Amino acid sequence: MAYRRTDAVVARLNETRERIVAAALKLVAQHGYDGAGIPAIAEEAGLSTGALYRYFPSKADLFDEVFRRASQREIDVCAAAAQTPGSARERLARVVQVFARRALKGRRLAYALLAEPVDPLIEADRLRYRIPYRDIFVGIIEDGIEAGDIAAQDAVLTASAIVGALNEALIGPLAPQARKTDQEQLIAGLALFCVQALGPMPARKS
Amino acid sequence: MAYRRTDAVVARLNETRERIVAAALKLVAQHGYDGAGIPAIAEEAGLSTGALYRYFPSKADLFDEVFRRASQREIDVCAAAAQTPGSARERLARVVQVFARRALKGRRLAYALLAEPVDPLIEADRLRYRIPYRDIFVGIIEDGIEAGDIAAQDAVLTASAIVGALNEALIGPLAPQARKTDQEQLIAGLALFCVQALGPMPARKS
DNA sequence: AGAAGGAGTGAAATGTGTTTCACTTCTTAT
DNA sequence: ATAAGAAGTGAAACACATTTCACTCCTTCT
Repeated sequence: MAYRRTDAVVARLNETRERIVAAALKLVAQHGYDGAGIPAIAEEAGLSTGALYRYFPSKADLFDEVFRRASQREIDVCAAAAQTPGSARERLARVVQVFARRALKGRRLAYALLAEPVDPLIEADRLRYRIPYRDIFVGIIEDGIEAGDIAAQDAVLTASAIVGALNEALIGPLAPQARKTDQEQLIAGLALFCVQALGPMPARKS
Repeated sequence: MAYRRTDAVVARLNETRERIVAAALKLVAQHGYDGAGIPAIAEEAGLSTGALYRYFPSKADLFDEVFRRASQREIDVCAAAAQTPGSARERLARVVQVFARRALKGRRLAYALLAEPVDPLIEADRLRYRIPYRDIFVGIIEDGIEAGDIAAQDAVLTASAIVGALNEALIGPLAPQARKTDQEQLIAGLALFCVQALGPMPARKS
């Protein structure tokens, strides 16, 4: 034995791995999936295509991680917004606003994450990473039901519908060729839509 | 000149074209996009792959038509449901019920049309063919606003959100591996969600 | 310095569908 | 019957990412 993974080597390896993920994310955010082939990512990360395959066994695995990272950031922010004090309706509105505002700020990336036509392998990721959002809404809705602020209902159904509503309503405005609309009005409209969809405040049991 | 397109030939040509579209639709409905490659479609239609290219210049063109046909059928039914008499809220509920019930009946095809991960070229069709649905809802909402049954709002935004909500809420139950849920309850829940999302009946101007 | 083994290179192989095309078969009009 | 033109055949060509691999370059330890 003459070569061993010293801390320095491990550190450099980790750093390279990060560079790859960052490079992929950057290319997607800038040019969409067309600009994010393996050779382009490798070049952006400053290494050869072959070397990239020492870090990720396949493109699908790489994008799985890219998707997870990019989504996780957003999910964390939304989860935090869901944690703020207030009624379930207030919290729901806040999460919707945060989600929409951030999407509209990082348009190109949001479009890539939400809607851009993409390889089926990667598309599957998209479906997967909607679940955490749904679960955030499920939590809020169940809290609301328990508190008597929201009528009893299938929380998973309602939450799924809200996720879909957000995505679809944002796709148009996020599309690269969209002319810009009044973002604050859009955000407010979406929040109102979602809160109203929960139904009216149920009559309190006497 | 020795060969001319007689009526008989034209008829046969049209029929063959139909057979191709029908074959593609059948394969997609049965096995999803994996089972719908060009050679498979050609065989199902009873001709060679080469001949197929006399009818459609590319796979994308073929699927464009397949998508249009399949979608159009559903859109027509929904548009008819939107035309029925009643308040805007009643009509909206009816369209949602019709849409959801039909999707759940033709699960495999609905999944293919709404959600199955698919080639980007075809994915673009999916985005396009959501617009007619949106427009049906826009019509209903505008009627409701005009009649004073629904508060003034951005009808396009609300309609987009409803389309997204329907799609997303159905994706789970439509997924091939989903265990079946109570369909009528799902349909009723979705209709309620959408109607409530319109907001409460506005107070009449005195 | 030298040996051992991992990391990096990048041109070439691979895999997978779509698409083509030289040829055959069929239809029509004289 | 025959000629002309169109439709049909299907094996082969193509396109184009992804993925591999024989080789070189580094890093580490003795």
